[in-house]
This record gives sequence, structure tokens and C-alpha cells, in this order.
Amino acid sequence: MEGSRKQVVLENPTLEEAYRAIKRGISGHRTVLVVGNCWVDYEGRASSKLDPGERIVLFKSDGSALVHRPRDYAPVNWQPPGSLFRTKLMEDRLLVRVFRRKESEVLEVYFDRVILVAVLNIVDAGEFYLHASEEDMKQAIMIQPSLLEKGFRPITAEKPVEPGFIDILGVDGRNVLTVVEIKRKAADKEAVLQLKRYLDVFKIDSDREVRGILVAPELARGAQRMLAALGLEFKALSPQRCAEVLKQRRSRRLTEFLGREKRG
Amino acid sequence: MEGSRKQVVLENPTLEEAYRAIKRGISGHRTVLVVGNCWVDYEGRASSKLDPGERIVLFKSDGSALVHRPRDYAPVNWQPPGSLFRTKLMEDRLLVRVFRRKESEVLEVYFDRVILVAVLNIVDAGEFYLHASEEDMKQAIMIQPSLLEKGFRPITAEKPVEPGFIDILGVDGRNVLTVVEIKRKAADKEAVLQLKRYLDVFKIDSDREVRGILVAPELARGAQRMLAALGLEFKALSPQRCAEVLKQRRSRRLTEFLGREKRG
DNA sequence: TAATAAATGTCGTTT
DNA sequence: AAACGACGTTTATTA
Repeated sequence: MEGSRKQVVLENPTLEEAYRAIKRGISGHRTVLVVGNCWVDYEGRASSKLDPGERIVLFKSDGSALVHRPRDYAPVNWQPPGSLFRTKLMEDRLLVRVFRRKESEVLEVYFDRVILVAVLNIVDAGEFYLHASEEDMKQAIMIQPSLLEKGFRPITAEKPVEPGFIDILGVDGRNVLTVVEIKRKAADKEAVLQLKRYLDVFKIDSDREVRGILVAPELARGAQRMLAALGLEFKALSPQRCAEVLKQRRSRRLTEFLGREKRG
Repeated sequence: MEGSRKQVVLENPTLEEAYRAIKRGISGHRTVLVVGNCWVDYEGRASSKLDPGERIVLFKSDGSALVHRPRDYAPVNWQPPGSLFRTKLMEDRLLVRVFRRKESEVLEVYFDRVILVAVLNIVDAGEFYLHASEEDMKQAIMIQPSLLEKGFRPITAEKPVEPGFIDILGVDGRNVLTVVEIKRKAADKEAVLQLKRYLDVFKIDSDREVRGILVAPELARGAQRMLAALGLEFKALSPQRCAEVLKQRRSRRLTEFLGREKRG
């Protein structure tokens, strides 16, 4: 149907006009944007009440909903993807109900005046690349173990142990078992305790010496004492430095690939 | 100036029309909404690259910025409040640069086609009330200590100790010092360890018996063993139950207040 | 489904 | 500014 593919933008519509546009947009699984005076009730894991005010409300095609005030990074109310939308026109107001059965959560947005409605037909297939994550740091150390320490040899990454997963397990230059815990930003007490818990597993399972190294761009003040008290070590390493290593390796692999292509 | 107070909505504007509207909106500290085909570069704590696609972009009056895809709860790129916006019209594209000096973070959004621009003049002074938070649970127990246990008497709330803050410190019916840690949802191992750390402080400081009680709607599986092993206790209490106690108390106080008004 | 850890987490509060 | 914990955290991953 051509009509349902067209974008609809209504400025200062009546509640009924807005209702028809929103209902149509939602049933057509499109992204609907509503700006207007509204109040919001939420009932679920917690409960909340938002008094009237003018907000920007997004109903996305994946079933997520966001109520944004003209300030703040975070939405004041929301529902995650997978929610169901239902629209209802009442005498003096317009209700959009957002429901999640699994969590039995309900979000109700009531509008008594709509400033703008846009039923969008937007397409977004663009790739998103994020660098300098903890995963990147792990990969960089696996590829170039000297980033941690001269003589270090990784054995496994993501080794499952009782409390969770050891980021990297390896041996140092003297063949001593070494547990590596990585953080992409300043490591805090929590990180020290996490590493300690992993080490405890090995202290119980075997009696041989085990080193624990916390890798992060820096170590929080309070964490320093705790680290020392527990006999653990710290190695400063920035995610940026790791990103460079990965970048170099990628370009090297590309060069090799192109070389092979030329020869082949 | 009357012109700057008016709302502007442009459908499928040229890049220059969009540029003028956005620039005007940003300099007037208003909330600007842009829907269009864009690509995004981010450089800061991490770095990211978003390939072209159609998105909804919000530039809020408090200096926060959000790039929303037609799916997902979370923005794909963003900057928190306090950022600075700068707009630039280039030959075949429009750039909005979002900058934070403190964190030296930059977000660059490039548009080559704008579907919708709205410079909004929205006002939102509505109050937001959130119930059944951990804070609510703490207050409810302080007001009605029997929620925890018959005979319990709270001494202080939010007592600062070495690792952080004890939610509630009190004595039980036998006058035994009792440390209470509250969680608004199922308490996990982390919560058990947190309570343990608080107890350790008292075990060092004095030799008298100390009880540790974890209050939460439920106790996670893995946390049960840990709790038992550490000699700690669990008390089931839902945030909803606490919310009811607070509600009753609020209506009682209102009644008392109205009674005084009548007499006074 | 439960549990575990990461996140450009953000946000408030207190030292 | 640093530290600490809450959040309707959300999200991904794995047992």
C-alpha cells in the first residue's frame, strides 16, 4: 500500500488527527515521534508518576518507547524493545499504552495537546564500530603479550572458573601461572576483589605459586592499598594503546592479503 | 524577540535551510530535533564510527545530545548534558559538532539529507515521582522497624564506615548490634559480599556479637550458599510492601496536618 | 531461565 | 576531583 509508506508530519493537530496518525504508524510498525503536553504513569518493577509537561516521545518499530524531557541524557520514562503499543482516543485526551507481558510492566502516556506528530519511514542499515572496549584490550594482549610484560605467554582467554570468567590466563617468564583481569577504565576495589576471587580458585585447587595482575589505564586510590594487601599486581595499559596494536595488525593483515592476491 | 520564540518545523528542507534553523535553535538554547541521513564519529573515552543511515537526533537545551536509530532503547551515540554544540555548513553536508572539554570528548554528526527539522519551544516543569526505590525501603524500615523483625530498633541510617555506607544500623530484641543491607530486587553475591565487608569492620573494631541481615524481595540462588557460609541472615521484604507503609504514613500525616489547620 | 560481567554506562552524594 | 553505590540500570553471553 503506497499510502502507508508515505511519511506523515502534522503540526498542532487535533487529538483525533494525532490519534489516527499514531495508530496508523504503530500498526504499520514504523517509528512514531510525538511532541506534546503529556503525563505518564508507570507500573512494574517500580512505579512512577510524571506530572504534565511538554515532552518528546518516541515509539520505535522494535517496540521500544522513550519519553524525553527537554533536558537530561536519560529518558524520564521508557519501555525496552519488544513492548506492545495500544492507542486510545478519549474525550479530552489521547492515550498510548505500552505493555510488556513478560515483566508485566505498563507505561501509560496521556496527551491533552499535541504539538507535532511524525510517522517516519526511516531505514538504517549502517554498521556501527566501537573501539577501545575491554574486548579490544584482551585481543591486543593475546596478539602482543609483551604489552603486559616481557616473557608473558597467554594460555587461554575467557577461561570459565567458579565465580565467572578469567580474562586471560597465562604463564610469565619464570613459568609462573598468571591470572590477568582487564578493565578499560580506572580499576576500583570491585575489580581488585574480582581478581582476588579468581585467584582464590587456583590457591584452593593447587598449591603452586600464582600471580594476579590487574590491567587498566589506572588504579583508583582506595584500590591501591587493597591490591597491595592482597599481594596482587598492577600493570598500566590504556585502551588507546591496545587499539593502536589492533589497528597495526589489521593493516598488516590487509597488506599480506593484498600481497597474496597479487601473487595469486 | 518574537521570532526566536516561535516553533519551526521544516519538512525535507535543503541543507542550508536546515543549517539556519538548527543554528538558530541551538544558539537560542532550545531543543532541536533532526531526522535525516547521517554518519557519526565519536572520539573520547572510547571511539566509534557509525556508517550512514537514517536516524533521529536530539540536541537538548541542557547540552545533551542523542543519536537514535529506528530501533533499540539506547542511543547509538550520545553526549551527556553540559556539552557545547557547533554547527557548520559544508559543500555537500551539514555538521553538528558536540564537544565536552572536561572529558575532551567529541561527537560529530554529519547529515547529507535532512528529512525533518523541528526547533521546539517546549516547557516541562512537571514533577516526577518514583516509588519503591531502595531509599523508600530504608525509610519504611526506619519508620516501622517491625518490617525487619519484632524488637528491632534502628540507631542510624546511612552510617559511613570504611568501605562505604551501612544502610541501617540498629540493635535487635536481645540488644545485639545488627547491620542491615537493603536491595530493591533479588540480592546477588555482590550484595552478600557488600554486607560481609561492613560486618568485618565491626568484627575488627569490637569483639561483641554482630548480626548481618540482608533485606530484599528475594535471594539469588548462588547467593544463598554464600550467605549461609558467611553466617549472615536474610529477610524477605518487597519494595511494594514498603511503599504501602510510606503511603499510609503520608496520608496519616496529611490528616494530622488538616486537623491542626482546622483547630488553628 | 538464571547468573555473571561490561558499559563511552549515568547520576547523585560525600569526602 | 575521587570514590562509592544505586539504577525501573540495559545488554550480551553462557551455563
